[in-house]
Amino acid sequence: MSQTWSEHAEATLTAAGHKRGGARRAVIELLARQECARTAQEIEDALRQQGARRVSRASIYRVLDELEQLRLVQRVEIGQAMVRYERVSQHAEHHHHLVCDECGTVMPFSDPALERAIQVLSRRVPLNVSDHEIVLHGACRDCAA
Amino acid sequence: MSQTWSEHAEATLTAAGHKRGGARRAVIELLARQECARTAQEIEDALRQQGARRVSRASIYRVLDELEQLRLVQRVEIGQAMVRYERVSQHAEHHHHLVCDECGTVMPFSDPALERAIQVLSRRVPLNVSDHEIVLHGACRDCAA
DNA sequence: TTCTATGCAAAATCTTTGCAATTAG
DNA sequence: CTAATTGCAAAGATTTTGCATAGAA
Repeated sequence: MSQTWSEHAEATLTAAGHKRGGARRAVIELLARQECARTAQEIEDALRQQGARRVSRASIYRVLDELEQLRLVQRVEIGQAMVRYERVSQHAEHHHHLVCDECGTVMPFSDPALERAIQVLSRRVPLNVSDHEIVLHGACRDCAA
Repeated sequence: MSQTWSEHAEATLTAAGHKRGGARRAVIELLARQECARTAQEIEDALRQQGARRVSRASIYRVLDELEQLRLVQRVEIGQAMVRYERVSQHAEHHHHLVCDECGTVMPFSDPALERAIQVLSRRVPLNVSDHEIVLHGACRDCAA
């Protein structure tokens, strides 16, 4: 699969009957460049700073909502009041998050052993598990120093 | 340790220089009886229905905040817009959460293997890990039926 | 009496909606 | 031309704060 996430997103949107708007494209291209989850606020600020097209807050939320419904992005709730969003990779680069409670920095991490434990556990639980989220809280290198 | 959580909480508050208010006692006693995490809204409603003393929303938030700072309760963010709070047990009955995305029900669960995986992982990560949170999403028995 | 606790109402945030104007196909 | 997209402003929802009063020690 040589398609980038942006291309995949645009294609999926078109297939779902959406037209191509400038605001949405700007949000998609920004998300494509992000390493990890971002808040709507961060997205708006980033777009403004990068001199990209200005996109209203309302549009950002609407775009994120559409993308979420098509499973192109996922919400990530990391105990920080604001909801964060990040793109869902086609290449199953499933990951979770490290959150520094001092400075608020969010970093991704992944761990096969942890995923296996989750897999096994999922069968024993009174829930038809479809997804999971793991967050480790603590102090990052900079803040712990 | 034969002290109940309520007693422990009251004692800790006193030690921290707090006086005993009726609103706070009502919130503490309610939390003591909860199996799992509750929102401020649920706490307010529960207090009203149980004919207990009426407690203003502002006080509920203030009390929860004080309790959190003293590590008597912890915030649990489960991807549902509202923050939830639950008491921190003295007996290390550490647990995590199952969330039904259909009806919103939240249930507790615990798994030693998962905890071990987290322990091991915590050493390898660029964060001084102090806490972690795991949420499994899916459909509960009732909703999956 | 003195300092904390509480309620009420206003403020602050984050997010969603209504509506009119714009734009893609 | 028709329907989706967007911006703006207003509305919603949750949480926080200011201030005056009530209450504990």
